[in-house]
Amino acid sequence: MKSQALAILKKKRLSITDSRQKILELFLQSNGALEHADIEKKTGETFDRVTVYRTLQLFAEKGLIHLIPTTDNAIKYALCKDDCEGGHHQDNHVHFICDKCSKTICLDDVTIPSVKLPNGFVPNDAEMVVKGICGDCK
Amino acid sequence: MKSQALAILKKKRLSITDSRQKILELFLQSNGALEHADIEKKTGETFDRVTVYRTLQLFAEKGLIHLIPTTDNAIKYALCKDDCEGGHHQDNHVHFICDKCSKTICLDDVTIPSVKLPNGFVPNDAEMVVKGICGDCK
DNA sequence: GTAAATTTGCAACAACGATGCAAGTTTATA
DNA sequence: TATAAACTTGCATCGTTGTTGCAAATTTAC
Repeated sequence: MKSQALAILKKKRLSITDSRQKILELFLQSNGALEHADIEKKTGETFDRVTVYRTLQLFAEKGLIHLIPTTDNAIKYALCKDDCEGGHHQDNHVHFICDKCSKTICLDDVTIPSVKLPNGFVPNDAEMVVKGICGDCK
Repeated sequence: MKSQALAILKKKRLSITDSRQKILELFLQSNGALEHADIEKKTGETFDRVTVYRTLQLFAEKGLIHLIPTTDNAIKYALCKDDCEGGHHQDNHVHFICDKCSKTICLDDVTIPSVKLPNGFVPNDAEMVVKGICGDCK
């Protein structure tokens, strides 16, 4: 796990620092999405709030993680599975939020279906979030 | 417009107050979604910040407006077209965010398609947001 | 018209997130 | 491997967003 994080950071040509390794490991270990608060909790008080924010932004810019839209206003991030090149993600998969455990899970194998838009509308990107009960909670 | 707002408030058995009428009118006039900041701007300094927050919460509870998921952390609301009964909305329509004018529009006629979930996952509700260029900006 | 119920505005507070800057690390170079 | 340059961190500070408690004002119901 440790070496995996390291390898990813190297591949993306980012400086190797404690915070980046630890935070990336957290994402590798978790099968769901994380938000800033989760990371603060799980790293204890190791890193400054600001460092966590900046690390998340950096990872998002570099395509290591992607944002998930929610109706509560909390910024949720999840690991990008495949090689999303910085900025433009190819993560057109559905996200699932469990009503019980409230975990957010990437359904990497479920592709977002395309829809027919009204005249004059040109699609560019789509997001889809399904809520319900997840496999673990059933 | 004024009378329409009034009628809706009456129908939902809410007290008739200035703030509620004005804010509801704003939604009736706008064809897109509004967030708290928009409403503050458009009402000038008429109402207290807190009043606006509480009015939006109330409207959402009573099913007058619904939340729209976004990746930036701003809570966006849009009018419910049909009679969503308090809390449980039947607004399973697609939302569109324009990359140019950055308006958020309800595509009331575009229904969210259902997707096949992995084993053990039970869906309950779905949200879909499409980004691109809207009819006005093309 | 009046009392009860509701709503408003104010003050205060907490969480989230951003920025500037000095001190500390990491990387690249020789 | 020592050193300089480049980058990252933590701190202080600030602004925005959203919430809560409470007294004063408004709306509703009688």
